Amino acid sequence: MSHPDLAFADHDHRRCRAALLAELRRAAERHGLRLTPMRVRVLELLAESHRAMGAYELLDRLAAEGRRVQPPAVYRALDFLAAAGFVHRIERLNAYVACGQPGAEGLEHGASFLICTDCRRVAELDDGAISVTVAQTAARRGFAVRRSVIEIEGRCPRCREATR
Amino acid sequence: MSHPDLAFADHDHRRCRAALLAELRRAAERHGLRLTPMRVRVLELLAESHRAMGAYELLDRLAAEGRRVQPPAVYRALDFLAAAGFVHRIERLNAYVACGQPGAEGLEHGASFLICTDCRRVAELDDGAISVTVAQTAARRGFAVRRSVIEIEGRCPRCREATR
DNA sequence: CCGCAATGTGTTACGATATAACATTCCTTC
DNA sequence: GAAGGAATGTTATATCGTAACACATTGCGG
Repeated sequence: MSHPDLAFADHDHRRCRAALLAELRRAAERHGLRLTPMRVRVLELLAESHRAMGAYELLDRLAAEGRRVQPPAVYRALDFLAAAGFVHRIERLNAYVACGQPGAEGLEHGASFLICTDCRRVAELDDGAISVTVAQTAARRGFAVRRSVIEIEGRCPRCREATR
Repeated sequence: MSHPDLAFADHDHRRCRAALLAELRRAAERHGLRLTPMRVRVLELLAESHRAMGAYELLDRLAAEGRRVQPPAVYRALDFLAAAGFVHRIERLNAYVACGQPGAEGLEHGASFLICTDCRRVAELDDGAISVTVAQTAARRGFAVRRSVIEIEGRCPRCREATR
């Protein structure tokens, strides 16, 4: 226990990106998904930071790379990636983040996130305790859960350390 | 246990409204808050339904009553009511809902909500189990929680019953 | 190889949500 | 009743997201 969350710890983002893209290619292979440059590039941009990025921020980056892109193009890429489980939407931020554990089943209906308000990085909680508690609580009320949004804002270990 | 959630059960909304307004007046008295017609009316509109309502939906209702209202007026009233703990924002819906237990401390930093996707009614969970689990999970990662958004979408008992 | 159908993208325009900035009014207090 | 702060009115605009339709690309069956 007590291992630092990958997303918050200092590490080489290129590895994350590479791993995530490899996973994406594998998934595409298996499920007959179409990997277009747009989709790949959007996931890369998200994977390079563990930050949540707004659609228009992605749009700006793509524009800076020379692509002339309109909002629908970005949203379509995000929709595709989200449906495939490689990107999550963070409701609280109206923003999007690359998935930490793509392919981890049982999380589709609602993973949990730690959002650092200082560095804006986002870590995904694989911890099942929360979803179990949520499911139990809802069930006790006769409520049938379809999806749950669990987004916890605060300060990550690194930013707390930095201020101390 | 197993008592139906008030918000989902059939009941007289006028009572909710009256109780909530009484509470608001008491709070205003105690803390020197200013209760203006705008603020009161917005809370009434929200309390009359247990549904989440968008700012522009509220705006339309107010307009229908003859008030000529611009968006900032509504948002300011909502901000005031939220700060006082009488209204919560539902991130998932970009909408607002009257608080079920105003004055209940320890929920300011993040209550939990059950959102019925059929009737769009929202119930507030006073259940502490979720927030405790969340706090523990975050603490284990060295994360300092400031606020948590917990919004569970699904179908409420009544709507499940209705379909059966 | 060719043409068709499906899928993805480009483009324009717009809808929905939210706020900045400044003028005005109202309310309290002295 | 004048001063000062709080609330509201008003205008304009920022930000986030999507509908609708034209065009391009891809993969496949003939």
